[in-house]
Amino acid sequence: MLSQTAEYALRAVLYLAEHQGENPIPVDAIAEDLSIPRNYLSKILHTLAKRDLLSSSRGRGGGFELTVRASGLPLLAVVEPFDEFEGDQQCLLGRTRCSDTSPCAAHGRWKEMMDRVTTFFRETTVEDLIQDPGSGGLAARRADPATTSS
Amino acid sequence: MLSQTAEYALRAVLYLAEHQGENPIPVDAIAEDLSIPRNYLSKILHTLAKRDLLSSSRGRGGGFELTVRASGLPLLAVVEPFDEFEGDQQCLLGRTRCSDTSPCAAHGRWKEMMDRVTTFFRETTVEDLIQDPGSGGLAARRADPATTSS
DNA sequence: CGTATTTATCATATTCGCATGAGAAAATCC
DNA sequence: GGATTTTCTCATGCGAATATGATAAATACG
Repeated sequence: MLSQTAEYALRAVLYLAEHQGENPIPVDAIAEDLSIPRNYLSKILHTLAKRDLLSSSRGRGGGFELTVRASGLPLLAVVEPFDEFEGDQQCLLGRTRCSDTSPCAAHGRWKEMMDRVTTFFRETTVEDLIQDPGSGGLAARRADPATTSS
Repeated sequence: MLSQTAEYALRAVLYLAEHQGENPIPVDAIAEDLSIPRNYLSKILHTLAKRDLLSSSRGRGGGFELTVRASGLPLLAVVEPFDEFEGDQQCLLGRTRCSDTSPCAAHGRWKEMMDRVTTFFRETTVEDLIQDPGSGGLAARRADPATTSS
């Protein structure tokens, strides 16, 4: 579903989010902890830095940091620089020209599916994943701060 | 979403379903009509034939035919020989070991999405696509033979 | 200023999906 | 049996995603 590159990006950002507030974290540390090729990851993080999701600093004490709160960071923003989501890639049967007005045989049914997937990436934030490892969403709502803090 | 190979397979099977009942159709015809590389398609159809979705016959008058009714042929069966669906590839974060009992940070939320996609491929049949080009499912039911033929 | 640390960048290798081309094997037709 | 049609199979090519290695540029520390 995701390219290897986008998957690395997502895992690294999750890692950074878990360490947010600490000092910048060097690529070496991330690469080692997550078993991602070092230089390859470096390039990926650089790309995210250009998009201002991360800040990078060189020299001793340098590394990468999230520039935004995890709660304000949708997965889509992390993944989009690497994998195309909205746009061309919509047609199941690979038609270059396939739209609502000129649909291929699978258009309507498939569009509905893809919309769900895109919505997932747009509405799920990095924070959602790090506070709530793994659960399906039901338990998540029960453990929601608004409920829990009362 | 689908590999090029799986997409070719699906388009070719749709084509064969539309011509079901006629004589076997040679690869050349399909390849030309659908603009798919001839030898590449040949290999794909051979794979489907090994799975008994198609029958192949050589020599004059030969070609490929569906062996099952389109209504009994889920998209999953067509696509599965080429793209992995169920099984490994489930984890958003690419964990090789990621299950309900040992979930990664995205497991629950993502599993729900992927289940929907898999269900789509398992429950949508080839017939669904050829009788009902493009519509979203609502208009489809209105145009259903059972209703229309009365 | 010199050294260590760390990102940025470039050149190159590896792997894999996709595609092409040339024939071999089987079936049909005369 | 020979010619034609068609699938089957193998060898090879190509390009993009993935990965590696080496080096340059920036920053910090003494």
